[in-house]
Amino acid sequence: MSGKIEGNDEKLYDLADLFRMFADSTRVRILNELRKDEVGVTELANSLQMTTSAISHQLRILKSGRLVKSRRVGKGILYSLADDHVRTILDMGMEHLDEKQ
Amino acid sequence: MSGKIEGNDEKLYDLADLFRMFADSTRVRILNELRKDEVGVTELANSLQMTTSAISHQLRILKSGRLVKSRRVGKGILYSLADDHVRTILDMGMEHLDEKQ
DNA sequence: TTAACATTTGAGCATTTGTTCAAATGTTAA
DNA sequence: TTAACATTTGAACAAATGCTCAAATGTTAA
Repeated sequence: MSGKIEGNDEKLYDLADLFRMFADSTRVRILNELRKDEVGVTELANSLQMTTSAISHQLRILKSGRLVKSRRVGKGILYSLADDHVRTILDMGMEHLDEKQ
Repeated sequence: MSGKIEGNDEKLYDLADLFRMFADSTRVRILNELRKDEVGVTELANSLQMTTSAISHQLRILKSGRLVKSRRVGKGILYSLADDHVRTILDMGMEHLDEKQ
């Protein structure tokens, strides 16, 4: 069916790309905030004690990975989790950490 | 209970560290091979068409993250998944990829 | 239109990361 | 002990990454 040496690794590259989204503490902390609420950039920057620029750069990455979505409300832009998968993946990771002796 | 500004982000850093393990295609491909079988370094290198050195470096990282374990058998060293969590996390990621339109 | 607030953008920089290469270390069988 | 095989190690290098800073862009209200 698939090659003997190379294997059909196509999806594995996408998988690594997906996990790379969660592989930075700033992005994980942003996702963790969005888990509770729809939040704007300035508020995120305050919560995480970082510049809006740094937050915005990471939100752009998260959005490109379709992990968050956004909508404009007045002057600001509110970000939220794109879907429940994101929540589930975070939970899975947490469980793994908890279940280690 | 927890700080108002900083939040209790301790575990979130560990979470990012965990996901970072899965954030490289070589490591994901290695884990995918180990999912099927207990495998040696040379065989992994052949399967993935990479040098044993490159594989060994990545196995060291995976082992430091307690994602794989190893045992010596004769001249070689066989690697395998440390526990079922690893399998589950890979599956979760795959599901997420599949369930996208 | 202006001023104030909110977010984004892009260049620059330091840090981290993954691979290569050559050499070292382990293990077994002759 | 030697030769052959298997794996690891560490330095070096290029590529990727995340943050800062300054400037640009959007949006609203005066």
